[in-house]
Amino acid sequence: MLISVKTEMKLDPVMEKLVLHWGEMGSRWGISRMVAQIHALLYFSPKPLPADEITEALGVARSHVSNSLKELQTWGVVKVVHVMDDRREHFQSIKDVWQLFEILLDERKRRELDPTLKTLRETQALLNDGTMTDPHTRERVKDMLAFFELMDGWYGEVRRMPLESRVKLVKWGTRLRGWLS
Amino acid sequence: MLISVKTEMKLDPVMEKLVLHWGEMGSRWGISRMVAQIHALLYFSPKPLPADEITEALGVARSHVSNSLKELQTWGVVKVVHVMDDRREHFQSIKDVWQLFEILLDERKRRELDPTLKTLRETQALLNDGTMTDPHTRERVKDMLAFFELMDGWYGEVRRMPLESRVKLVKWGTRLRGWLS
DNA sequence: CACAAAATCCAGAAAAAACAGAAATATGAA
DNA sequence: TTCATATTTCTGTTTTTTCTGGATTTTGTG
Repeated sequence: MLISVKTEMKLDPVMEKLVLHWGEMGSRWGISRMVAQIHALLYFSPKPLPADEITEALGVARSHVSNSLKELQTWGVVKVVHVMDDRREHFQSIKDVWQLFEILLDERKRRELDPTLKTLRETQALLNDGTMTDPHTRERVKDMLAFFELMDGWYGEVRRMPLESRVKLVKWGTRLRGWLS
Repeated sequence: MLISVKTEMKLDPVMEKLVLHWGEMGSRWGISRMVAQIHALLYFSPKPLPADEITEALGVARSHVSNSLKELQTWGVVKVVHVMDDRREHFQSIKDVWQLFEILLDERKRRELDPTLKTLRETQALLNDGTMTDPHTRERVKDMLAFFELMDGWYGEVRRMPLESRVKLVKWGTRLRGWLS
């Protein structure tokens, strides 16, 4: 992995560090580098930014910024804001960390779990229709499906809880341990 | 995304469906397609397979299979087994779903969370050393760091629990809700 | 030890993803 | 409505990742 700083950004060093890091992590988070960098910029920035300034700050093509912003808006983590005496659209990120990761997790579940759950269910149906498949394979499908169903159910359950409960769940790590035994 | 079935596999249709799906999901899971396909093959297969047969089943270069197997072994999800009267190494996947996802999650935490936690700590230190950074940015760093610390702690906590407790935690979705309020 | 089979390394080809820049379109103020 | 500015779409280029095939090394067997 190459860490290239093509045009050095004229940003607060702290900001720059964060933006670069977010960008590097992007690929690991299943997000393109640019999208991740823009999000970092908007999240940590004190004020909403117009596309131009993002282009300038990151030193990339205007069009690319446009596309990336659209993606962020689709996910709902970035909103359009209007600033007095400025015709341009300004963008700002959701600031609440919990809300942010809620969106992120939902998205990941949708992309990484749901399709597999679907496939496993289809496979299970196939097996019930009596294909000649090895018993061991059948067993593995059963196990895997059960696991995914369980996780899916749990996620739904936790997801429906009020935010405060979820916060408690995480903050009460130690108490949890006692309660479970 | 192109779904190419270059050489059709001579596999049980159920197996083929699973292998192809695993492959497609691989990229979303942060795993290369080949690695994911091989893992599916070994996980669902009734018996350990030698590299040759994997090569043949998936229709890819022998060397690539070798590299992918090495990666799977590094993670610890695939082990080498020896079969009587066969000089070749045979490979088999861990079969326990919980153990499997434990490894997977640990790996993802290591790659997706830990580096950011580190960066945020460094950033925090930088801020304490008195850089001229906007108060809003400082606040966002604080929030984000607090969130990551919390999650990191929680993961450690849950991770240290005995497996049965973790299973309970997931199975008791509904009870959990009551306990938290 | 020798030799054959298996496994791996490595350089480069192929495929996929990210990105640039110009052309086209849309938007709002006068 | 017109004009200037802001935004998006589209096509081609660059970069990154995945994969191939032969060369090399390792491993087990007689």
